[in-house]
Amino acid sequence: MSKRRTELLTIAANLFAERGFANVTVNDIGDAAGVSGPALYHHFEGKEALLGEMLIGISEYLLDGGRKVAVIGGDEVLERLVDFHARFAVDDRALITVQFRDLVHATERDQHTVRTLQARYVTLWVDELIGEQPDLDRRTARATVQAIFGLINSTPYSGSLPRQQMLDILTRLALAALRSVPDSPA
Amino acid sequence: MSKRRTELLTIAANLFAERGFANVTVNDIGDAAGVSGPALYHHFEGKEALLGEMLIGISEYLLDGGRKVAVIGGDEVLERLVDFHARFAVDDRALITVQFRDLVHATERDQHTVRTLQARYVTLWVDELIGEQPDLDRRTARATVQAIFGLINSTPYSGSLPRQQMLDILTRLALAALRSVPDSPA
DNA sequence: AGAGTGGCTTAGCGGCCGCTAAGGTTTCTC
DNA sequence: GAGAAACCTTAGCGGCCGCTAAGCCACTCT
Repeated sequence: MSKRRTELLTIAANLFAERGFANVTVNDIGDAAGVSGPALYHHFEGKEALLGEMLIGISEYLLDGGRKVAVIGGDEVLERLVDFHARFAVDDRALITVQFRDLVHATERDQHTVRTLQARYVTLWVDELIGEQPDLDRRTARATVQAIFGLINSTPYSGSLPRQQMLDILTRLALAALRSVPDSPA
Repeated sequence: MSKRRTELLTIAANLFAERGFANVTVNDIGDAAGVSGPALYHHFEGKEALLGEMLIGISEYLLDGGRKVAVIGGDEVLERLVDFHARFAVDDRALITVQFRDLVHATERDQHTVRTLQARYVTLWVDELIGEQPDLDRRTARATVQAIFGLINSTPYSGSLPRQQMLDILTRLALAALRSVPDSPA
């Protein structure tokens, strides 16, 4: 991937996060990049394609990272998954925002790709959680993992605490929730 | 508020949740309501105004509900706040989605109103949390509350478990997280 | 020097969609 | 039954914005 492309992706991500995909024009992106609107079409097929690439990139990053953590194994995989995800949420708030808010503006095809990748990522977490708590039924585990993602992905709405402190809070909350024991094993 | 208005608001909310504000036309809303596009303008000033009313309504509902819980007092206020919020998240997933995703499409004025109401709601929670854990500093408490909201508001992404089971999971996770004790009282 | 290439420019088309205009029909009141 | 009011209709304007067309400039390589 060319340097210019990633540069444009970053610029666009920040604009999308701030104003929403639909409220950002290709001219806006161009302006922010120091070029003019249609210059974008020398790097991407269009505005939607750019968004798709961005969203797929995020999902792949998370899935790859999660797999790397899982493959190492050990008895603290969940801790390391939480840590990995929390770092992403803290360091790339703009991407979190776009992923959650603007997926609906991607093409059907890209949406499908993203959802498939996300589903794999969720499954990865679910497997680890069930590995730790074998009594958990699978659907409860899925809902739990989604809830934990919601928790960690709250960074765009939190004020700006020092980075390390934010990480500490998020990992503590997430692990406390993950380790809470169900009343009745459903 | 006229019956028709609330009806239209509900219909629009579901459409917005499914496809996103920007991907829903006034004709779509009309069609779904059994009338035709511009009929909308006899009830609302426009598409943006409709959205604004919807979002402000949500924020007011939450703030009012939270206040009612808090004013009762007792030693289980946090439990009841969690329960109240979780019920909303489970029963009105469409509204949750719209609130998070389409706020950016409301007018500046409406966005400001919504954010003010939301800030008050957060403060209400923060006060209760600090009441229970006086050692918590205020900014940590705010980040915690935002994280809990993220956790509970994950319902749109969770599959559909039985309602009561979903409520059980969310309240358990939320309370476990809320009651986890910070390593070092910052 | 000349050719190719990568990256940019401006001008402008075309489609979509929010919204308005102008008027019809039903319902209610007296 | 007349008048008003509530609610709806269709036709169509106007603006915005993604995208294309056509061509300029700078740099590299032979």
